[in-house]
Amino acid sequence: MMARRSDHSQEEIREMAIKASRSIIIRKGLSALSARKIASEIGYTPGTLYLIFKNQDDLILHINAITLQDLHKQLVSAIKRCRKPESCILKLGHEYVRFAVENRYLWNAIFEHRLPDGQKLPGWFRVHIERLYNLVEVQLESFNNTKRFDTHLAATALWSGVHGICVLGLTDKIENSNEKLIQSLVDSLINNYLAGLR
Amino acid sequence: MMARRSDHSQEEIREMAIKASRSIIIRKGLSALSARKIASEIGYTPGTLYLIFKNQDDLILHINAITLQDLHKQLVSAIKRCRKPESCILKLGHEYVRFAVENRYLWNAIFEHRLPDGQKLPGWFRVHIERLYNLVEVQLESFNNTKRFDTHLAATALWSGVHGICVLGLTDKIENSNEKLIQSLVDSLINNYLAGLR
DNA sequence: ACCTGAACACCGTTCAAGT
DNA sequence: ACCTGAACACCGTTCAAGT
Repeated sequence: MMARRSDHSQEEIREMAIKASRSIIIRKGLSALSARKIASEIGYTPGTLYLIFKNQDDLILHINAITLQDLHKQLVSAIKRCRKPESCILKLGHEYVRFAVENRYLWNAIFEHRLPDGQKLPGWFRVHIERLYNLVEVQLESFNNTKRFDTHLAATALWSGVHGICVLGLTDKIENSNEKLIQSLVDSLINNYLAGLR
Repeated sequence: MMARRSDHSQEEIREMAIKASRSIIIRKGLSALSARKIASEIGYTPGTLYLIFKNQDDLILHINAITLQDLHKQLVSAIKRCRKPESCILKLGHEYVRFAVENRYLWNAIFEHRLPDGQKLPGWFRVHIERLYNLVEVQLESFNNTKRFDTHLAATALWSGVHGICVLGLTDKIENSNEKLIQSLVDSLINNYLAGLR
């Protein structure tokens, strides 16, 4: 049994590879992922993966895109019953923390992964990031404020800030960090930022 | 020429190893660092490094501690002539961004590096992080406010937020990111957070 | 006592060769 | 056409052996 197996279509192998990769990341983290492990889990050899993905970075970007989609979905459904933009943004922050904690390794993989040197993120990937910022921006637009302000800038600043708290909290860089403390920090950041915006 | 060279003391080898490591990180980033490269740059074999450092994580933590010390020094000198806490905190934010941009790879190494699984950061390392948060906390304590608030929580939230903007800005996760934009985002976060705190 | 050199168990990626 | 298997150029880490 060598070469030309056609047990599965390329599309099937692709899905098997992504599924196996996600499972490895969930269990052991991104650093435990390797082409050899993925291949052995799906019953193919490492070389096969390079017929389907450009390289490991390409594969990881596709996995991270799925995680970003899942996150987006969770965030959207979390604010379904929200009325005031303030409480919407707070809910978004809470849900972001909850998702990161619950899917720690998948979420971590998004930010642990770095493209080589000056390589830019591909546009199809960046779209997934922008959709997240957009959830906040939409709320800021309907924010009942007297002053004019740049909602895009504000959404980027606030949401990056929330993310920063999450990263440092979940990578042991904040003392005695736990989900409850992280939530308090996020609350503090959002509440005061929004109050300042008024 | 094998074994028992004693060309250098252990202390000298240690310093040579750290110097060489920093130079590799500055030139090529943390991912280009390897025991074999460090060893070859200082004229020893990889095994020698394990007489001096527990493992690669230990070595990287020592390098990152130096970077955190440098950063702390820069921040302290940046606010020497500051009077009002508001402008102090803004200056701290600016200087943080400037340092991260100027020392991109060294700064990145601090956050790119992850200890395995559930391993906690050693206390001697965490001290360096806390000293940074403390710079902000001190300013918040002398903040001219009527309301009472938890200055430790506020310092952690605000500074983690500033850091988040930096990370996303410098890892291409914010659109059209450049130093000027990052500074505007940091300004926005600090100004509005402080205004909200009042 | 100090350091080496080789070994072990891994990597990502490529590509000639097999079916 | 599809996939393999082996190769290339790397890893971190350990430790018997040499001086």
